[in-house]
Amino acid sequence: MPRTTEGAVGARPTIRDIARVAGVSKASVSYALNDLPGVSEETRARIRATATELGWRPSAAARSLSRARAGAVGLAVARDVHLLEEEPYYMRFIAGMESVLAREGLSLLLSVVPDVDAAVEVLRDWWGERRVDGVVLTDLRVEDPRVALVTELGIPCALRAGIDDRMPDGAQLALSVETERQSFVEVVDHLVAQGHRRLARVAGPREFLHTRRRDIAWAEVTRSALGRAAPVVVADYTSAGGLAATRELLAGARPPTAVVYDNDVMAAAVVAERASLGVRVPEDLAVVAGEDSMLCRLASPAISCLHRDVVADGARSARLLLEVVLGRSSEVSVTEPHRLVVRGTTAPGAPAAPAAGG
Amino acid sequence: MPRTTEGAVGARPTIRDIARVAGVSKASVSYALNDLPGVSEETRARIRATATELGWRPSAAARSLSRARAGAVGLAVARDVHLLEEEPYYMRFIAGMESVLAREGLSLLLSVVPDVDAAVEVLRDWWGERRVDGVVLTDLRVEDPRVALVTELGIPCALRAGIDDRMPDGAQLALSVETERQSFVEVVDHLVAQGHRRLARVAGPREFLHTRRRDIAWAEVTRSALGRAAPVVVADYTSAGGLAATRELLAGARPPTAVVYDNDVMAAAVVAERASLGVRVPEDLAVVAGEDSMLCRLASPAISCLHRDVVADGARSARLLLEVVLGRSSEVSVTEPHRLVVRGTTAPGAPAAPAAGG
DNA sequence: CTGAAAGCGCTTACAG
DNA sequence: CTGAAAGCGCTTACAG
Repeated sequence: MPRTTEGAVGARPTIRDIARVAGVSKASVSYALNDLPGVSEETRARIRATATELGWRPSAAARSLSRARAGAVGLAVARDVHLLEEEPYYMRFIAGMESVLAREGLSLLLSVVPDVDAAVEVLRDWWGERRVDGVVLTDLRVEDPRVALVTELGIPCALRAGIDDRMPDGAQLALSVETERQSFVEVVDHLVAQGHRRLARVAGPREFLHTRRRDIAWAEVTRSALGRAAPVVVADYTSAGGLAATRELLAGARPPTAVVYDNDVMAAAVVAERASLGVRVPEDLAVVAGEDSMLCRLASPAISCLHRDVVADGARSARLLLEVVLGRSSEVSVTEPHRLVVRGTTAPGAPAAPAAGG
Repeated sequence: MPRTTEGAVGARPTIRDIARVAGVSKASVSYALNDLPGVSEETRARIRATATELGWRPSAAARSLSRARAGAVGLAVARDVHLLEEEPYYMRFIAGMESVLAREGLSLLLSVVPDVDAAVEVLRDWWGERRVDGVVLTDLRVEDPRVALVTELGIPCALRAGIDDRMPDGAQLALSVETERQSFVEVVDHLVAQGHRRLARVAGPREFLHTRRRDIAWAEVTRSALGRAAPVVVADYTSAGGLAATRELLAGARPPTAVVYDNDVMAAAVVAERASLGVRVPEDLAVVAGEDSMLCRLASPAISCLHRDVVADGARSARLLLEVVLGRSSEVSVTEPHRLVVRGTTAPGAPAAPAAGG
């Protein structure tokens, strides 16, 4: 093995070094290394060998400057840090994105900020400073200022939305189309088949676009199955909020025998506190969580839920974003619906919960 | 308000535009906008006003190229995606990092890959392409190839390690010093005070440096408290692994009355499956989790654990990294130890678990 | 097929 | 205090 200069700390070679060593011009090096025509195969091979030998890597900044492309995309998560604790979701979503981005040599910029206004500032910085070629938005709010921003600035963007959610025209948007209806049909069918007639739902905050979609889908599906729309109480995704909403429902004139929760934390809190709520699960109250997690799997009884492939969702979002950034084809993709996973909280015949304290 | 050109999609102004509008040279613009001497206050004010009016932001690529600094740091998480699902940890760590980085105008590059070898490749790319000025490493392994890499290439790096963990000389390392001993002293004291004499620990994989530190600390602390080192069974952080290890311990000649788990998932699995394990918690078996999470809080009984401020850890790591990158002072910081949080799995007097099924 | 040259948007000595 | 110029490391027409 020839001795390389690679070991010298901080001494990173440039195409200039390669050109000198290989005895060609910088331009030829660039052509050779980018697989462009303009160099003979022999020269190309020599240049490639030299580049490898020197341990050359393209400078992202230089490339970005001359190509007018950042070589990176951004994900600005807008969520309070206390709710994040309850969100194993994102790392898997990011792992999915990564699997697509890595193939294209793109980096991922991540920002975690408490609210959408802070996220708007981050996006404005990223775009203004040309740090990203596009962004992925999650947890869309109703009238989301981030959507207004990416539209105004023309930032390529991937997001998940319902087919009926109105998105601004002219924006560089790639949509993953979500459908909550199909998921609710599965859930409601399952519960009705078990004899439930008094259903209810504990929703997440109304500021989220997906909450609004679920509101509409829930009303339609329950009306269709039961003759009238089943009630909804709004909560805030926290265990305290989920418990309060459940108490409210149970204290009503027609207490539900089955409740569907918009996330896993609220459902898990209710299952954990079933004694203080004065119900048996699932005998008195069936419970379904809107998201799957360890929380659902390790609860006693384990919690029936709507499960989705989060890694695949991340990969899809990244793929869609790249299509917009690179000006490719489609730009709309239909997300796979949540899949109902039946566990102990809706199946009386399922393994019984361990006896308390023994 | 004067009409700006900001609205024109894609038309992002440069210092050249500012120079033209303000009637000065590009150099003056640069000096003015970077708060450097060389321009009169009057000119500086005019240039600033023009920059604001045009909606100018510095091009990260151009700045990076001329300053030879990326303006970003990287975090390469090396963990299997299935274990990630059980890791709400990282998003909070990142939020903590962000709070420090944002102040300095630095971006965060994130990569989530399955193992350390893949992480090494990511780091090599980031550094070779000058995408980052430094990196934060987490979940250090024994003989971690990432540490070898950052040493070899001279990459500024922040990581958490024990005071006895040998780190290579000459590296640009900023250390957060961890001590597991103090945490174990608290746990063991607590358990012994409740009459426990037969303790055991279910450890995480031995490949992790922190597992090795815990092994040493556990042996010392239990020997000191009980006269001999309490047993350890190695598991893999998963619920199945935690259950298997616990079965092994319970089937032994001297089954433990209290078990300390290296993470939350294994502890939660054991609490959930206590019936099938044939024990009451905490009467027959006290349980302590090595990390806090919703899983611990929502278990029945709620799980006693070692709790830490993950957001603060993230902020500390970012701060230390910046010191190395900017060539500032210290570079060593002592991490706050985990704090013991006593809940139902170690306190017989605590609120009883809800009765099974109601 | 090959090379000299301009340009991307900044920074920074260096003369005036 | 101010401006012309070179340079950071690439890409890309444009002549040879």
